[in-house]
Amino acid sequence: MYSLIENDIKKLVNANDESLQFVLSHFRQIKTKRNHFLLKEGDICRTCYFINKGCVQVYYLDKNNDEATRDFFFEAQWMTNIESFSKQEPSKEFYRTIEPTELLAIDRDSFFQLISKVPPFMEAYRQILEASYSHSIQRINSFNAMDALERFHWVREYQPHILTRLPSKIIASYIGVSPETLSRLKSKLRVERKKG
Amino acid sequence: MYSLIENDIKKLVNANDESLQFVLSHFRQIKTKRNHFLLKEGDICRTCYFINKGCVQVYYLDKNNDEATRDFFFEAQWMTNIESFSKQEPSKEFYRTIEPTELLAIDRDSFFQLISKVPPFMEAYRQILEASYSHSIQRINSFNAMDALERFHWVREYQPHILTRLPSKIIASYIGVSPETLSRLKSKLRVERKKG
DNA sequence: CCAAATCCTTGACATATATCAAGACTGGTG
DNA sequence: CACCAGTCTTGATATATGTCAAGGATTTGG
Repeated sequence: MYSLIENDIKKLVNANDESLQFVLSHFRQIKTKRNHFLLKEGDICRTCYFINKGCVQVYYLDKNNDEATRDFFFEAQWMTNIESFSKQEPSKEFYRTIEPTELLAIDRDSFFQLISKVPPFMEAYRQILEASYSHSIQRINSFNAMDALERFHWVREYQPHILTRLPSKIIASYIGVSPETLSRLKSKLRVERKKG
Repeated sequence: MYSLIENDIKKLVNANDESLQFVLSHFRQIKTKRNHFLLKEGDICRTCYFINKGCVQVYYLDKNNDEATRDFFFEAQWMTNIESFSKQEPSKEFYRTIEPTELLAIDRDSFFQLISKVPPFMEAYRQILEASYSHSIQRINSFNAMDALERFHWVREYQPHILTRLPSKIIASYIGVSPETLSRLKSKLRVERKKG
């Protein structure tokens, strides 16, 4: 139950076994079916998650009530709605499992106690924040000035598991095109592959 | 010289005067003309900045060598290329002043010494990271599922100083449209305003 | 304060992507 | 195992935005 998260923390920081076990003891396990909402628009986020198995889609509803996917989270990833979690403001996003999912969860109060009491945990959190922030910047840059085909290539290069593991409709909402356009892109690529 | 940054840190954390002065003593002042590059693509970022006066544009070059602007930084904002600064990898972005600009600068080594030695500074950094990450998420969500006009409205609502202070060409590269399209949007809005 | 460079606007046209519609396919559930 | 809801594909058409071009306005630096 704790092996993935233990590895992950050890990869980030040096922590003695005692403080590591102390940290881990604050996490509880949660198992969900697919299509389970961990957080909805308007909720206050009080939990930080580490994913042991499964997949979560983070999205919001645009003005036509279509889903616009910002990100996905898979095994061995940390996940929370940072804005709502840190400032206790209502979430603007939905967090929903796409597969049956197993999570480790820590409440906000415990979390902030840990980062103030256990320096290596603060250090790990800092690194996770920096990496998450970097990742979102890459997403902005990669998607803002690319057309649909380039965005598709970008996902195939840097996040290929998204293309193999998730339904096309959801992939389309991540790439920022209609399902029809994504379908045509793929069909075009198939034809070009036959020719080449 | 230090009054803006002092206020900013005090707003975030409680720090006694001694540690605050200790922190501030690690910053040096930099004054630049407009169109000065603080960081170029390929450079390793070794500095974190606090802006006292002026404005910096962060952009990268797309495949046609057009500028795509990710963000702007103004007075009383913290700024660094987080990916390059934290991992010492080459920057993918350019940082260029748009106006004559005055900055406070701290080197990476000093910075990391401070966050490990001065807990309130670590705490301030954590809050800045969380806020910056939140901001980039809002940018992703606001721009990904909006058309050009909606993005323009969004900027007018949440970052109006961008529209009044910066040249249209640069605004267009932030909104993600060609200068011609932005010009037509504005002209359309002027007409509608006359009618209404 | 002037000249040169840059920027802004507008028109005509090209292109990418969305929308609507309909049929084929698929997988989860009773 | 079969059915049904949901998904995927493909075509026809509509729309938003890009590109190219040129003249007018504005800004910058000497």
